[in-house]
Amino acid sequence: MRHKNLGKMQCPIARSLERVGEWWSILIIRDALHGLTRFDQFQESLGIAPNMLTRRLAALVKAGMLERRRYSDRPPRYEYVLTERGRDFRSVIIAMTAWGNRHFAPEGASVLLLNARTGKPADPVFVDRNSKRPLADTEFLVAPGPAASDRTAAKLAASDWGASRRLPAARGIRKSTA
Amino acid sequence: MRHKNLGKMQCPIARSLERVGEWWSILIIRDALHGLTRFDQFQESLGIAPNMLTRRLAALVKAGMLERRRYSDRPPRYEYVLTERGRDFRSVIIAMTAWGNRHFAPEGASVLLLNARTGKPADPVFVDRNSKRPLADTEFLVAPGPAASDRTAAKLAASDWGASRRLPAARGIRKSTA
DNA sequence: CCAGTAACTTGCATAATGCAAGTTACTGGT
DNA sequence: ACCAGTAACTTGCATTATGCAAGTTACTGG
Repeated sequence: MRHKNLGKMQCPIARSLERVGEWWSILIIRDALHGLTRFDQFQESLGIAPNMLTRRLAALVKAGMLERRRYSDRPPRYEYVLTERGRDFRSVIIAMTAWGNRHFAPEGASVLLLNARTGKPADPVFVDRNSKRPLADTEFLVAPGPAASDRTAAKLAASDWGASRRLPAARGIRKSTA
Repeated sequence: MRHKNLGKMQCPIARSLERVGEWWSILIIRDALHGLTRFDQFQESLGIAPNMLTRRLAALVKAGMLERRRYSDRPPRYEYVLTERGRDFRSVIIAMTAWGNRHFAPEGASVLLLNARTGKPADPVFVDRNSKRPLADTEFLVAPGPAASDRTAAKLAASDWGASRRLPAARGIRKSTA
């Protein structure tokens, strides 16, 4: 079934899901970040059906997440290595790992992120690169960006994320269509 | 089709995907974080078929992401509000937003995260809460946690994320099964 | 030269999804 | 009291994706 629009949506989340929203995609990227590159490594790790894996890998290559690279000529063999875009996805993986550990690991975490120097578990929090302030603070809010359509702007105008005051940078709202 | 195991996996990512891995789930949570609570608000915002929305909302309630709460007795009407767990998912949404903006917004961002004081766009990066160091540094690595099985530990032992040295905290590897 | 294996691809039954239409239970106007 | 309008779902059916088993191609090792 046509998986609905998504690609045409303006939302960065929707566009992200276009690329990695399929069931296995995120787990494949997780494994790729863990250093796996070969078809059979992924298959072994995930217990995924080979045809599914073929499709998902092809989709990830098409989405620019992985690069398919020949590592043997006779027989032709390929490996799948993360692109810059794929490696950049690491922050999403970190966020999901932290969230998963907080909420779905009653028996204790089975995957930790460690600080290699201290050997202590790292506790990942988002900060603004410039102000260094944690994004959990109420002083952050979403706003329509320069490329926002009227509809997107109208939706975000009603947003609840942070304060919903009007801000200098939060322009683009012209009329309410939603 | 039974969407494979996932729940039985130890990986926090897999467990997270169990709850929010369905196509629409993340977009619904995004909208909930934007302040939407009613069935028809979600439907309007997403353009989702009502039966799909019914299922996804029910699944999210069951997963403990949303709470279904009656706001009218005659006629019985319900609204869906985020639980603590659902609100905590915000960091994942932030990560995806940032990643999506970086890679799939050639015409410029349409959704921004703003610092409400300066009015400037925020650039979210992960840091370790304790050391305050960005997690992009090579000094961070994944390791099996206290609850890791042999198989999980073996997989992570070969990991490539950071250095793959053995660390005091990274115990649990007894034999290699993978 | 033949068995064994890595790395896929193909086919088919089955299960999930999207859409349109139907249902239930009000509210508001006359 | 009656009828249109609307919110919030649910049902049914055609379409599409998934998982599994089996097949294919191309080596390698003895």
